[in-house]
Amino acid sequence: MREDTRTRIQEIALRLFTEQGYEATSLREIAEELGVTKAALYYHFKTKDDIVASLVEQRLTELDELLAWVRSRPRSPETRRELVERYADNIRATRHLGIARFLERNQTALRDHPTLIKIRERMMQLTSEISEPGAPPAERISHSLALFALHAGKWLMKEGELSEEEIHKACLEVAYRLLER
Amino acid sequence: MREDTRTRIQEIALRLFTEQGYEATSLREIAEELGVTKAALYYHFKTKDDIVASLVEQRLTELDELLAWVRSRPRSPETRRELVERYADNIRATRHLGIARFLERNQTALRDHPTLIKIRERMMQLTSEISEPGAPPAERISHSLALFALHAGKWLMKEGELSEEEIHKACLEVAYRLLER
DNA sequence: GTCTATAACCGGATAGAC
DNA sequence: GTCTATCCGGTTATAGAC
Repeated sequence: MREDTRTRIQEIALRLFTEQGYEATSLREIAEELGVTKAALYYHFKTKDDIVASLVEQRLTELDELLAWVRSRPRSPETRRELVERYADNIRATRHLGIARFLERNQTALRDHPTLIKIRERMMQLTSEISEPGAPPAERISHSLALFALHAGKWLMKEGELSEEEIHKACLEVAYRLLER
Repeated sequence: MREDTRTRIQEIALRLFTEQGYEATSLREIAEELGVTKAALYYHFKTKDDIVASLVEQRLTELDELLAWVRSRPRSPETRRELVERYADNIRATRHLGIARFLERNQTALRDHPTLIKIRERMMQLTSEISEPGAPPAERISHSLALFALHAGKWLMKEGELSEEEIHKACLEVAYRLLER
């Protein structure tokens, strides 16, 4: 059962943008791999930026939800642990794992993209919700780092002898520890 | 006392590459800001890549030295603590702080640059030296993360009410803690 | 929904004068 | 050491046929 063209464009773009970077990937490459011409892409997306927008809008929504959730709860150790858990599940879900990697690797190239600006903003807000406002600096950095530890495992353990699942559990363990104290 | 042109090109390029990204920065922009024409740059550097090479070669040397040092010592908790301390001092030295930020932000765009490939390689080797080969995954991730914690502080505490020095000390504290256990 | 053709432009890079 | 002038190729994007 054939996927529609729009979805296939998104898949190819996501892969190339992640592997080579946004700027280094031309619409011609995307079109070529899809087996159509460059011009055909313009039927589906207004601009190159628009392809990015379509990829990351869902991720923004998820972060908004996560942020709303954490704000609906008391600032407590339990909330923080559950936030880490939810965030870990979120970036693990197959659909968004690719998006997360794409975002990690194109921060600079897409620094002016409206949706990306909002996503960065939400991440900053999330890291501020994960600490007490008056906490000492080291504690705040430590807590914030907990979220990034969940991303770090994948590219730290690179050509690993470890399974996906082992890395995931190890990252969670490190993240929880960063929340203590 | 006027700096020589070569040095000024490096300064401007470093700033623009860091702010906008390597690909988004054209030689025309660099030349314009310097007050010369694009063609004039080619007297000082063979290619755009060459400007990058001139910026990062010193950093590669430093990492090589750090790696040689850590390998000359026993794999012990003391060595690891001192490595973290040395690494922290290294990325704090004003000359290289800018280079470190440039490297962080252009990983994807410069994924094929020979010097950058070597730098990544050294970082991986450094993270492998900082753990016992047989250590459990969570410990290895935790130790590796210690080095990255030193980078993280700066962009986590963004529009900070904290001084440079406070952030530095807080980052070190978090890094040391990541080495324990 | 996809095509061809093309506009309009900008990128890195080079040749050769001064 | 810097200039002008130019080449060549690639880029996004549009117009209009099918």
